[in-house]
Amino acid sequence: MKKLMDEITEAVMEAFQKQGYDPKYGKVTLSNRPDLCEFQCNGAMAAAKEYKCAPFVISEAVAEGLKEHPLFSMAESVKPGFLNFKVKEERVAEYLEEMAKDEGRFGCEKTKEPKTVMIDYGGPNVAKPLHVGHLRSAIIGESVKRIGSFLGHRMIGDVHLGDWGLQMGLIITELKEREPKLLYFQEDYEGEYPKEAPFTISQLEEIYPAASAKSKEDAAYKEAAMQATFELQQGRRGYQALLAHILNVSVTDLKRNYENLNVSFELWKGESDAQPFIPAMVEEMKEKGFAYVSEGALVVDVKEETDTKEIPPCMILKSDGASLYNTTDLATIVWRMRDYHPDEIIYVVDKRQELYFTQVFRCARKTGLVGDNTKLTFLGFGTMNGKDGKPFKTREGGVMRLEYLLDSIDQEMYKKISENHTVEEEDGKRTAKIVALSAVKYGDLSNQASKDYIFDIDRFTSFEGNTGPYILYTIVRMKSILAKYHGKKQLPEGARILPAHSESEKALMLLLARFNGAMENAYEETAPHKVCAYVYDLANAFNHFYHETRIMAEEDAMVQAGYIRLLTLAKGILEVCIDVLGFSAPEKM
RNA sequence: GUGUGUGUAGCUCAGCUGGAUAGAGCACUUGGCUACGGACCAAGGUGUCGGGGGUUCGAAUCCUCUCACGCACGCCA
Repeated sequence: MKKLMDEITEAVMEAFQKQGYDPKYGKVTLSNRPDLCEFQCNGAMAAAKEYKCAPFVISEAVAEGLKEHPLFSMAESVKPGFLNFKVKEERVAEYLEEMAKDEGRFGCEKTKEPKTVMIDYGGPNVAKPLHVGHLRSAIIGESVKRIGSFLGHRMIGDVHLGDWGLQMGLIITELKEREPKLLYFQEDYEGEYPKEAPFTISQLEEIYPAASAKSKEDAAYKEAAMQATFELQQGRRGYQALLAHILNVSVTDLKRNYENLNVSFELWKGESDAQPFIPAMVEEMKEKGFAYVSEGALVVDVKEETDTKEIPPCMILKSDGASLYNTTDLATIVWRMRDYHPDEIIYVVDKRQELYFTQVFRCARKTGLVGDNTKLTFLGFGTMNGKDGKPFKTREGGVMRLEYLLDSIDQEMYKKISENHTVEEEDGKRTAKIVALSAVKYGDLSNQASKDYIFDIDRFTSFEGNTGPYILYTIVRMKSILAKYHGKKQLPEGARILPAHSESEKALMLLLARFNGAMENAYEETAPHKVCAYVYDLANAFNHFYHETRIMAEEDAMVQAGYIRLLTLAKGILEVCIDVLGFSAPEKM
C-alpha cells in the first residue's frame, strides 16, 4: 500500500506545480505542532529563495489550490509560510480498513528488490558460557534480522562461533592431565571413538578457565597447549574427535541459551570453518601483489587518500606465519561469498572494533574478495553499563553469566506478578519469563544501538513508562476486550472501521496509518529503536483512546463493530512490531 | 599525539537530512476506582540543548574554535 504520507505529499507537490513552482518543495512531514495540524509542509519558505518573493505568497497560493482537495479537511497557510493540513476522517478510515484487510502485513508491502543479507551476530565462544557481553549482539542482531525478513529480504543469521585457536589446545591439555588414559590420547589407537563426550558442559566450563589460568603461570603447560593446538590443526585423529565433542556439547548448550532469548541462527558456522580457505586466499593476495612483508608480518595496505587519519595496514599473517583474527574473518568472507553471494553482510559487533573492521572491509574489497555489489556494514553497539555507569559486573567484580542475569530478572518479574495477582505458580512463572524477556529486550532496543546504555533492572521491569511490560500490558488489555466481545457476539455484516468520533480516536488512527513507513524506515536505518518508539507512541495513543471510549457499552452496533475492527488492527500491528523486536505477549499477565 | 564518539529537565533517554512554544518516561504534586484489566488515565512545574563564535529569514540540528569524559590506534579477539 502506498504510504498515507506519500499520498499527501503527492497532492501537495501537485499543488506547487499547478501554481508554477517546483514540485520538490511539496515535501510533507509529520506536524510538530499537533495542536495546529496533523501534517505540515515547510517548502514554501525554501522556495521563497528561488523565486525571490515572500514565502507567504507561495504558501497562500498553494493552500488556496488545495482548499477543495478531497484528501484534506483543512489546508491552510500560516504566518511566515507554513502549510498546515488535516486529513479527512473518511479517508483515514478507508485507509485503515484497507490495512485491516491486509492481514499479517497491514499495508506494509514486501520489497520489490529482495536482497540476500548475511548477518553476523552472537559471536559466542565454545566451552565458555554466554555472559552479559553477548547480550546486545544477540538482541540487536536478531531484531535487525527480523525487521529485514518482514520486509521481504532473505536474511541469514550466522552465529560465528569462536571455536579456533589456543583455547582448544588448552582444553585438550587440561583433559589429558586429568584423564591421561582416555582413548583420545593414545596415539596408536585406530578404532572408533565413543559417541558420548567424556565431559559435561559444566565440566567443560570449569576446565577451560582452569587451563587458561595454569597456562599463564606455567610456561611448560602453555607450551604443551600450543603443541596440542598445532597437532589438532594438523589433523591428529584423537584431538579431532575431542574437538567434535567439545563443539557438540557447547553448541547444544548455546542453543538452549539462545532459545531462552528467543534468538535463533540459520547458520552455526565458526572460525574453524574458515580455516580451509586461508592458504589459497593468502597465496592469491601474495600473487596479485596486494600482500607484502612489513616488520616481519604479511600485510595489505588499506590506506586511502581521503583518510583524515592513519589507517594501519591489515595484517594477514603474523611474523611467525600464523593466522590471526583478520585472517579468519577474511576467509569467512570467502566462503560467505562463495556459498551465498550476499548483497550485504552486516556485522553486529562491539563498536570498539570499528577500526579493525574498516581494515578488514577495505582489504576484502581491495583484494577482490567482495565485489562492488556487496555492501559490508559495521553495526557497532555500545557497552551495557550498570547503574553506576560503569560496565556491568557482578557484585564481586567479575563477568556475569547471562543465565544468572536472566534468572534474576525472571524472579523479579515473578515477584511483581504474584504481588498483583493470585496466580498459580507454574502459570505465573511462565508469564514472568515472557514479560521478563520483553523487559530486557525492550530496555536494550529502545536505546540507539551505537550508544552505551544503563541496564537498570528496576526501570526495565517496571510496568509504567517506556518499557516492555507496559507494551505487553497494553496488548493483553486489547486481547481481553476482544475476547469479551467475540465471546458474546459476532461482527455484524458490513462492519468496518468508521471515521473517527473523537480526537483521541483520530490520533490513534493516524498513528496506525504510519505503520508501513515506520517499519521501512527502521530497516533503512537498521534502527530497531525506531520500532520501539513507534510501538510506544501507539500504545500511548491506544490507552488514551481506550480511556475515553466505552467500547463494550456502545449501543450502536455498527459503531461498536468499528471500534472492534480498529482494536483488532491495533493489536495486530503491535504484535507484528514486538515480534520483529524479538518478543511476544502472553494471554494474561 | 592522531582519530572518533558522547555531552539535551534531578535521573534515564528521544529529537540531530535546519523550521512555529526543545519532547517522553521516572521521580515530585494533584485529581479520577459503581474497574470494557486503575499494572491505567488526566492535570501541573522544571531546561545557559557543555561553552564561545559563525552561516541563515530561522540552529539542539550545519560550519568553526573550545572544555569535559569515553573509546580506538600492526603481530589479542
